[in-house]
Amino acid sequence: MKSIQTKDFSLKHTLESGQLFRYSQENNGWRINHGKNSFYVEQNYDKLVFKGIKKEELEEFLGLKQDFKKIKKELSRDNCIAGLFEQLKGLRIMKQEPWECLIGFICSSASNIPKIKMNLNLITQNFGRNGRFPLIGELNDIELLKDCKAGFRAEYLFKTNKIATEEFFKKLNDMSYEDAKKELIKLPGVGEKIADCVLLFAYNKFEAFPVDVWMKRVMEELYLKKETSVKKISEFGRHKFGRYAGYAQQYLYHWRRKV
DNA sequence: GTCCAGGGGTATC
DNA sequence: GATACCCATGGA
Repeated sequence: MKSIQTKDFSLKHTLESGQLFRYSQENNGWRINHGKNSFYVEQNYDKLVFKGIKKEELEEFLGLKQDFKKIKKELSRDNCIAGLFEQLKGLRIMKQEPWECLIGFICSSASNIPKIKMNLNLITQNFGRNGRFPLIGELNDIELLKDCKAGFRAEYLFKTNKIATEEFFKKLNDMSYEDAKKELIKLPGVGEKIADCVLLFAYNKFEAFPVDVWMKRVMEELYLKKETSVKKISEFGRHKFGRYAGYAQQYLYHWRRKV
């Protein structure tokens, strides 16, 4: 087993914050399945011990190369967020494969995390090859998608699978947050919320501020103090927290769901 | 703005 | 174990 020394990182908080779906506990650590990879990681204090993935790739995936100090410092100007950085020490935003991330969040609409996990595991079983997540273009059977318990989302998955290409995902890298979001929203089953999740979790465009029912609740409780539309909360969040708004969002979301 | 589209989770009895 | 309501929503 290989190892990495980390600082300000919690594998548990990171994995359990609802960003990623195909992971499970194994021995004293976690089995993570993502894209073409299946690997094992465990954390002993500041040391990560792992196998099945290259060190560089794991560091990128877990967000270990981010300037976390700077992110924490900037967001801690807000007292609530400063407190959450202490309470949920080491929660980071990962960098996922765009395709799997997109499919996961299309499944997420009006659903819940255990069910999304089930959908993705079934999709991997039914369309992937030996435990590997299916490639772009391989979700080409509407009936089989329905067998993955995707329900009304099966059609979105089927259509998006036909439109998306490797180049489509590649070009979003070089685009601004706003432009990339416009492109993603063109896909069937992708609105503002899902586009924001993909931009945040797969492209690390930290301005993205996804607002679901939990975020609506926590923002109304802590900041707005009154009923506010999702659209206004999203604008408020980006304006209030600035270039790292998505990070603030992830702490607020995880905290509100846990407590 | 309202309504509807799987189906598992969760609370309550 | 039945039942009712909820949900990392988008689209008509």
